[in-house]
Amino acid sequence: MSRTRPPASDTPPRVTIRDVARAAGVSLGTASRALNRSGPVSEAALQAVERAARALAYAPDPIAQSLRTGTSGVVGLLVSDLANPLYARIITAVESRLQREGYAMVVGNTHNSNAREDMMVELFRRRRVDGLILGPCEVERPDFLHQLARDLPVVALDRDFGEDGAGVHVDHFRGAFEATRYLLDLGHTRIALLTSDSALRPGRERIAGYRRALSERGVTADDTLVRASRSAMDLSFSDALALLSAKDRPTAFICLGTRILSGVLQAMKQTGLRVPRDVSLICVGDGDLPQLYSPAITAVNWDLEAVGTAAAEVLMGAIGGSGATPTAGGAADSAPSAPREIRLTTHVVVRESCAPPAARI
Amino acid sequence: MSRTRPPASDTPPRVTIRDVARAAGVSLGTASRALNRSGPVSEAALQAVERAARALAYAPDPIAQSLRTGTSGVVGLLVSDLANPLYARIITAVESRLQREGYAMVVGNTHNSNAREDMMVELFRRRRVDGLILGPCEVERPDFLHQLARDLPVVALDRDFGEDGAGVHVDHFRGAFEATRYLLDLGHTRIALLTSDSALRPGRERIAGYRRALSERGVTADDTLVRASRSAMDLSFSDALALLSAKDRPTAFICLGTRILSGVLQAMKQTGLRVPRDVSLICVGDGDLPQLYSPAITAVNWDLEAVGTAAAEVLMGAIGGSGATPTAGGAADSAPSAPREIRLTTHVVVRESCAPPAARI
DNA sequence: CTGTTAGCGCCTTCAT
DNA sequence: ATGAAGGCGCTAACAG
Repeated sequence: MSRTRPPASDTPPRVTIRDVARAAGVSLGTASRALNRSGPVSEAALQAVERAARALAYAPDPIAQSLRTGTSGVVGLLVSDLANPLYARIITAVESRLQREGYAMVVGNTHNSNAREDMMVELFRRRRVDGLILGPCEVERPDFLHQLARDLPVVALDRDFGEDGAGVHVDHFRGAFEATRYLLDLGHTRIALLTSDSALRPGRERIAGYRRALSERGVTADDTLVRASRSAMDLSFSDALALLSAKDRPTAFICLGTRILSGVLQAMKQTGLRVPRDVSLICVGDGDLPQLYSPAITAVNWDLEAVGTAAAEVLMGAIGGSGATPTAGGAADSAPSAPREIRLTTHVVVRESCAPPAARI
Repeated sequence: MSRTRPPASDTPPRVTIRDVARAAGVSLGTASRALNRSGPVSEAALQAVERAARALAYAPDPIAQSLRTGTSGVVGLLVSDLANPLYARIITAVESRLQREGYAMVVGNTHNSNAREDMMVELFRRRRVDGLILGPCEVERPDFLHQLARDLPVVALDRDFGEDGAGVHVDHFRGAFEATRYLLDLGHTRIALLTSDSALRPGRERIAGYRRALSERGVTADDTLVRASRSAMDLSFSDALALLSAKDRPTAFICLGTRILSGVLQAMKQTGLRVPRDVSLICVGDGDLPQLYSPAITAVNWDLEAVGTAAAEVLMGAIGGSGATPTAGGAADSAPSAPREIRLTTHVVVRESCAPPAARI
């Protein structure tokens, strides 16, 4: 672990605040106060400093600032699977919002492992990130988040958090509830639910919503119809296959995400069953595949950009409340207390993949 | 822009190298040399320092290290669209490889704008990233990359670079060439090519490959069949619609990416044309949609993980060559000169979307 | 082989 | 209102 400054090749020497001070004919301290407006400075000095800074194209060194202040202007984002299109879109939105405020974003992939999550959180903390956005990972650990939030702004994404925390939650309960009721209204009673992982909030909520819809209609739930695989496509494929080959197979499927949808579609293909004639299908989480498949697949949708934007904003609120801002935002602090939780709603996008169940012979 | 250390709430005071030195009963310099193996240290001292470090759970402060050494252990990754599934998978691979070596990754979205790219590069440089990975963006600027690479390791992704640079390239020429020839062999002669942007290397290469295949078979190219829209789905939709409504419509389409494929599929739906009976289809860039669509869509595929891994490795090679390594890797420097360019090949995955052209009446 | 010293660039008391 | 000085944590020269 040798860390040596590269041979200082031909790069022009950095212009420091010293140079600015010298050029402006003031002392280093005055230059700093002028640049940061962090203390009394005469009008004349201020002008001189600003002029000099502009002339020299001075930009403060974020590393030095970090060492001195303990803040970094960087926020960390950890999700279980960076390649998941749903996360990819959230990340984009977070990045946009953060970038506007002058923050940089470091990302990490936990591969759905708590150990990795711990490791990366620790790494990010060492690097003095000003805040953290954490997606669901392996199992809920509200205590862990609680602990973390005691000395670092943390925003949970679809994940339970302790009292001190903040988060943005999608109403998956409602999504599953309405999807199920929609199928019930069509006449289905044997509805299979293939979701990710019941240990995680989204999975839990979805199962709860599904059960509630069933019980409200007086349909007794058949637990063999609920499969919480680990989101792997091949698993959902075999799950679906097994379900479809049973004698009293389900007449409808609710699948979480395009991954699982993929597995189910493959299983359909293999068994020769058709959508929606033989089986109705709803996909939770919209995307290219459900939209363009023939027949187009009815989906439970929510605003992914809003999730990302909200997460970034809640986080920045929390940071502003307990730390500093890296770039001079426009307005002064407006809201005295920033929101600590944001709930986003879901809605069912009806397309062509659902029909009344065929009369079984 | 006030940057103040947060009120030092209840977090335990950081343990510094000073504490380690004190605990080990040696001086600060010796502790540093021992920890970094960067100078002569007696066996006894080394042991003592390591024991103390472990006992105190000492971890060096990356910020302080950065300030001192000019390196950061962070690499920046800039692409035109973080939400693009292709990039998302590349990013995942890059992150994995980087993480193993102790690097962190900051990402940025250029939204395909050179201005934004300039801005973010500048920001990343200020933050002292040890290297940069840059995807295609708006227009090629080999001179820009060349300039950049003079004082910072840069790896170009599917993008031309100057002499000093490094890059990983996918052989899109070959992909388009083979896709086109496959269709020609099936009997097609009117083949439409819908690609992203001819100003960028992938687009250029694809068009060239397409033309070459045509000319090799003595088929004269009809330039009205080549559309280089801006990758927007609605554009490719109307392009496809126009193409399909023409009297001598193409009998086959090669579409770049699932976005454009989406547009074409919608157009097909609207015109009532069927795949592959009326029109054959090849998608460049594989994914859920082509795999699972009915009929499954023949695609030009390449190894996205390999792209990311290669990019990370080339970059780390370049960094090692001109800088330092953030974490003590296992082996000593092996190859004296790291590879500066990696080419990855493409292959056609034949599925069900192509057939001989129907005899026109 | 070891201890001491001098900064990296910046912000912030503390005296003027 | 300003200048001087201390120090964030670390590494790399320099004496011993």
